[in-house]
Amino acid sequence: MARRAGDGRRRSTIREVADLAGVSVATVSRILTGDYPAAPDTRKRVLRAVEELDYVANAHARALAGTPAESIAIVLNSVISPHYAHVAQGVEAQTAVEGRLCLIGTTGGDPERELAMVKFMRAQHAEAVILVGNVVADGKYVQRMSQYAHALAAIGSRLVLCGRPPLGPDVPAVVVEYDNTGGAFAATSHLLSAGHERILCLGSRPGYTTAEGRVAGYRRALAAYRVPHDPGLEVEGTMEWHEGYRMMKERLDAGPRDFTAVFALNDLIAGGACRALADHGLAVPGDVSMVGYDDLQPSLDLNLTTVHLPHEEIGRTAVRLALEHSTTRGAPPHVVLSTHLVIRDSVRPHIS
Amino acid sequence: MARRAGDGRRRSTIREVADLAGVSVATVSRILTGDYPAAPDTRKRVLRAVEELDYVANAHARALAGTPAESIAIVLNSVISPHYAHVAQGVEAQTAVEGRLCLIGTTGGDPERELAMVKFMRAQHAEAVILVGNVVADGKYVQRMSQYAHALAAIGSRLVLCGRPPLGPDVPAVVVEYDNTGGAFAATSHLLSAGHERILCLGSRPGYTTAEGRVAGYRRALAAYRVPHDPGLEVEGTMEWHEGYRMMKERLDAGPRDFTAVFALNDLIAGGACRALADHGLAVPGDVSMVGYDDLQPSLDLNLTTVHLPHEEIGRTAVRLALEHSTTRGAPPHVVLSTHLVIRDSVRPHIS
DNA sequence: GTGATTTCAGTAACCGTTTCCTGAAACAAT
DNA sequence: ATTGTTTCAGGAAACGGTTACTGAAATCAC
Repeated sequence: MARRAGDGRRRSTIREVADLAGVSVATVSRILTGDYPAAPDTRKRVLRAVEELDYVANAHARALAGTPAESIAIVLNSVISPHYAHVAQGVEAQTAVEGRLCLIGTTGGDPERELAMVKFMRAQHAEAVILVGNVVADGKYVQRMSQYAHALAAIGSRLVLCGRPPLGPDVPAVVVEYDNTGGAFAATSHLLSAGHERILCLGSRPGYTTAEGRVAGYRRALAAYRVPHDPGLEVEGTMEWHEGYRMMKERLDAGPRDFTAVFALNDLIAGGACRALADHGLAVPGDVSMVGYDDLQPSLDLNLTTVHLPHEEIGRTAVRLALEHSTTRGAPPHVVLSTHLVIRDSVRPHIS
Repeated sequence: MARRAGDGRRRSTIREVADLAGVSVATVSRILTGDYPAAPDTRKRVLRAVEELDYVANAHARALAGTPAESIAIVLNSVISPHYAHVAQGVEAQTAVEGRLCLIGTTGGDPERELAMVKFMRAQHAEAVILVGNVVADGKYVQRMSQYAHALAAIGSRLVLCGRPPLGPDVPAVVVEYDNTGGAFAATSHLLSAGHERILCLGSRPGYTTAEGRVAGYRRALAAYRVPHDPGLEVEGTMEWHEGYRMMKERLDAGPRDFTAVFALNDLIAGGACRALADHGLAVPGDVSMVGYDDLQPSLDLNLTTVHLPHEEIGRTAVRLALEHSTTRGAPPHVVLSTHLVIRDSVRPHIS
């Protein structure tokens, strides 16, 4: 009777396979890795031994011996944010397609942990480290990223920035962005063309690149429509449901409503804002029009007109570019993925 | 002037550090890894050299040389499902706390890819492989899992099943479940105690353990309240938004409404069902009462009464148990995490 | 039947660490 | 001054693979 797989106490090595098959380790290795012209009989014996011992080659030993790393690392703030989750999914999918392993790490937005993660991934010899997410792009940030990029480049790996601004011409980092300003311009224009002029902008946050880009689009649209820009309509907050709720609630509690439409910087904010409006007896779109950003789960439940982002495509593109760029010498690619408006039913014309 | 980090073309090795510091590699290794009683001067020179060369030890070589693996693998259907995302977040968080690295892989629900993933993770010497998610638990499944469990156990790793049923007493797998039946019982009871008797159950799916557990709780509650069980009220579908929409739409299109309340097997289904109801001019909770399951994002937007699951806690517990169990010999642990109902505003009393 | 060529498989060096074992100073005790 | 302890650091053998090089047998051309 054949030994049951896994009976052995210890992991089986290539040596044991070789002994069982009656060949040398070199032969086993060659048969398993490449297309080696082995005698049919030998090959059969080796494969049988592998089967018998349930042998799986030690990835560490293999990596040490020269076989390229075959792993891609993704580092993000958090996995539970739907946007990041989609990006992660895209990365994982493409990684699998390319036959690589996907390492994942989260930072909670802490630069300290980000540094630790990059180091960790470097130690793992990841072929690429993909950093995704909104960030404060100050001088210290740029310096830190440049250091990462150079350190990774030095060992033949590379840094990919996903949804973050580029660092400069001489920093070896691939950049995959999406057009925040363009999307926000489209969203705001949609409200403006429906006759709205007092448009509340929820989720502004100076310093954070994503928010800044979207606010810029909002302002540009106002300017294009020659509607005066009232800074009082831009409300600061993070991109979370509860913040959306808070911002809207505080606004409504503070005094008479001075807006007819809302541009939420993402769908979560939109969701929270909708709830706060409902609490005050205001309906969307009956009383207030609303546009969101991201086209994620909440927008289905809310029937929200929103800006669609190619979330998974971003992740896939990041992996693809990183791997392509590893072969071609030259300036690292920088792509900007475009967005488009998805019309549902959260905007009504405003009759002034 | 100090060399800029990353100037070197090749990754620096421990040998280069040793040479630069004027000591042997053994000394560098000892200073870097453990608490070695080195002469203060020596230690300083080594640390300076490390700094200078921006040296990071090769994790593969380190793993080969005996240092334990220090990585935990999580394998799931998809990262974009909010529930899985939360579990993944919990796993990642706990993994980081324990100073380990987190490997991630998705299967898209394909057993073939699951097998490949487990093999992959085994090759990486993951300390534990955490399998999470709903699954068809037939004989073939049990056999496959047993094989995984034994293969992993043989190399000192272990299998953790998360949200999946246990396999049997002699299979070395840690199990972390949550109480599907209990939660569904509570949810359904809530509706029953509000006077509802015709309760639509959306998302049943024979064979799938999670769905089956929840449906079982639904039925048990009906029995407890001595309400006749009408199989026609159980609608089959997967746990997605669009399926929720489809199920409800088809039901409403088919004829007069024959239910007053809905128990959705998860929040996504609830969301889709709400939209379909709204399309037919029916309001929740005005016309129809609804209870969901999961307490994820949609339930905030919908103001949905739902069953709360300790999503992240599940992931954290999985990692904790796996690591604890690695030291203690004995039967692998099996824990069942409990759930509780979160009351919001999607249920109204039914006056018959 | 001999020499040239091809086929297949073994030997051994190497990848970058860790760690056991050993040994040289330095210091303390007699 | 000699011996016995420490204290610190080096040499070298693993760890489990890959691969260049080498060589023996088998095939072929003549």
